[in-house]
Amino acid sequence: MPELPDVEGFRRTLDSCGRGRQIKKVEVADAGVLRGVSAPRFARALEGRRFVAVERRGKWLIARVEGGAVVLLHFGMTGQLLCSPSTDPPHRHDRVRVLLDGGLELRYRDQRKLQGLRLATSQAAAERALAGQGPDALAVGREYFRGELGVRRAKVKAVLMDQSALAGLGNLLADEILWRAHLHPATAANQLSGRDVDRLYSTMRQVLHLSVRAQRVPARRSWLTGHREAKTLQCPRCGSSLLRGKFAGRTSVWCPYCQPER
DNA sequence: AGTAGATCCTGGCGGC
DNA sequence: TGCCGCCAGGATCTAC
Repeated sequence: MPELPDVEGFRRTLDSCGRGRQIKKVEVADAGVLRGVSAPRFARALEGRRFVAVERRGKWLIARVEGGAVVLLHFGMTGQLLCSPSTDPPHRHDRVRVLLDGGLELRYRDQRKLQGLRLATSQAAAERALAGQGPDALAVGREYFRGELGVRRAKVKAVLMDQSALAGLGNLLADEILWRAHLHPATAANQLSGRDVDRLYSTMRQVLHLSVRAQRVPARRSWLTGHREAKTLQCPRCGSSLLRGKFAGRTSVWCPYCQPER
């Protein structure tokens, strides 16, 4: 689930629910989601303090806490961040609960625990932890995008999903963007023409803006995403049968007519 | 440099 | 109904 648009939604949740409120208590139901930090140390760093700022970079959510600590959240494939009244019964996948002043709590809910929460003790440490992340896909300029794709021989889909090149795009977004830009996912990035790259860039921005507004990749009929789970896969644009295959280890869906191989 | 494969986890689904 | 393998919108590491 969580790609850039979803995480942007979680950022808003944390910002509106948590920022400025004092953290009363941190309850770790499953320490398996804490990375590089014990539950007691994690709780100690947060309790009694406030979240002072909330940012996002790619698929990472970054929450600054009074006193200099920074919480880094990644949602893997199944993670979510929710804001609920403390009286709501916990869900069995609520791994960490952050009880706030005023009766609300933040919940890190995750079925698969493929990623999790990290604690950086300073701004500098947080920067180091995110050093491998490229610029956010929404913040990246056309020139940078051209440069990055121009030098890569890998498949364009692999480059779009490479978080060190461009942070925030996942499998669904990559498929959607390539479908709308009429590009086959296995095309070598450096084989794309200047026009292709420009179209890809504009398409990426459009898809991201629409998705951020919906806080997810919208599964509408007019979007490729709305069709990938159907039994008979049909291109919403031309009606051709969609193809399904693996690139860069991930399932891809594409239209052989709209996105011819070259 | 690029990619396939295994790995970290859990759960839903289809097939037998 | 039960068991099994496969699959899932992520990321990292190893081996070619």
